[in-house]
Amino acid sequence: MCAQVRHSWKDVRDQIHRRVLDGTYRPGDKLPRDEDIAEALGCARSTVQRAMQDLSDAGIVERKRKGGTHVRADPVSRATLDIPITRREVEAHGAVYGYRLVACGLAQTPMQIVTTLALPAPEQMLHVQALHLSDARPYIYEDRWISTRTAPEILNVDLARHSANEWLVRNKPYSRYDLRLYAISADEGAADQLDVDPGAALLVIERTTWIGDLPITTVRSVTTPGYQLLAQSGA
Amino acid sequence: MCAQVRHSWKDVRDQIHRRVLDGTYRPGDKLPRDEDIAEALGCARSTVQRAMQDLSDAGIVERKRKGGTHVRADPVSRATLDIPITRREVEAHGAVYGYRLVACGLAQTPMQIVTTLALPAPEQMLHVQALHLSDARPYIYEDRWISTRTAPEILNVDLARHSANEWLVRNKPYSRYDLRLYAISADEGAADQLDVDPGAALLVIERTTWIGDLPITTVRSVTTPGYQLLAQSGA
DNA sequence: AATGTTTATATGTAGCTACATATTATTGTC
DNA sequence: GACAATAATATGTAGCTACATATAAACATT
Repeated sequence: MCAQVRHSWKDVRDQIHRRVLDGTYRPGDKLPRDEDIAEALGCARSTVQRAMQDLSDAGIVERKRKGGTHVRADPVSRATLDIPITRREVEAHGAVYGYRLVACGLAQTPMQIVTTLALPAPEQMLHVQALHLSDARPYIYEDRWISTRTAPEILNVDLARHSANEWLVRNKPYSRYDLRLYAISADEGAADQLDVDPGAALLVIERTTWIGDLPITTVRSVTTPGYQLLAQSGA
Repeated sequence: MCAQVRHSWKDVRDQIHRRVLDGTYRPGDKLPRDEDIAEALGCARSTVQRAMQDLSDAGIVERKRKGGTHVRADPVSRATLDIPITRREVEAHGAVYGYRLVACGLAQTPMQIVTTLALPAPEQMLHVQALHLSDARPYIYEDRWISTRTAPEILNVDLARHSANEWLVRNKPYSRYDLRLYAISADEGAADQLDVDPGAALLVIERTTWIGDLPITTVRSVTTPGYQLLAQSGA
């Protein structure tokens, strides 16, 4: 009755997704078991499994052993954020990337950093402040702490020439990653560094990385006015 | 020679990931073909395939047919953002959720909305402004446009009682989704609505959804000072 | 009725085969 | 040498079987 030709798992996924979209399956509803769907669509269970896995990852459905598959009752808006290396980002806009080291030196971590990195106690770390430029104009100001215990090699890097951002991302892979986004008003210092009016609203991107339980680095990137983070999901 | 016991695809993934982390495979390096890895680890190729797929999704490696698998040279920081329904978010903090409709009415879409929704021309839409409250204090101010062509049922919803946010998310699934994050300074109106000082830095979350090519809604959610968006990835 | 135990069952995983598909690499032709 | 046709090859997909695992539902016990 139904076309037995080609059934990619994406077809199956889209088919089921469509039924969620058009209200055949409503939020909270239980879907048939994989095997039945497979039979109904004329494909193998493994194909349905893959499709369901994807829908589950996307936050469309929830699956539980024995419990079956349900359409998520309280859907979340799930999106994937890709934060590229700043150099790449600037160059992708067709601008010339520039970098300027503002300050660099060993220092005791303040309490806030201790908390962010989940350290047992304050310790000596490399504190780096730098400016990323787009066409010679300030783009992002970064305030970074780097663990010299986890990444001692950073001390041999000439941070006046190469941004810690790039060195770390290329040489210090991480296993865990924390992201925090918020807005601040430019204070005197930031306004001066970024060449914006004091009080301007700036988007801040805070990132912290660990390898295992060991902290690698935490950065507070203050962007310039107008900066936007984009993400999308779906087709 | 090596333990032949249990080899879950996650074990395989972690093993390969570890080799990327410890520098066995460096950025840009080519990894052995799946089959060889499978043989070396004593598992089936399908297991390696699944592991590699996951590493690829996570942005650790890049795969190309015939080209093989390479460690990503320019790793991006990839994180998944979950934006829950505002009510849930407030209640998760242990606060009492409140909602207040500020304005609601049909209007011609301004140019900015036309662009955001990728409309061919301005059209009449439902314009809703509302305030989400946490423990009776302003939490998020939302300014929303809803397509009455795509979601005509919204006209029958009592938006003074139920937030459009919730009705839409429960009744109007979307297939495509755009997210935009940036910071603004509170202007007179926003400051007044949110009960903050004019000029305060506020994080704005802009979301637009479509079903197929048809626009459903676009919201500009202005958060209160101190609001943070969190995301994490990794173990 | 409350509690603990067993059973049934839907999803999760591992392994296999076979074929599809996209490229790279090679070969052949002008 | 330039370019087109061909072969080789690594990943992608679909299908199958078999078993693992979590847990909801049924049953038994107090």
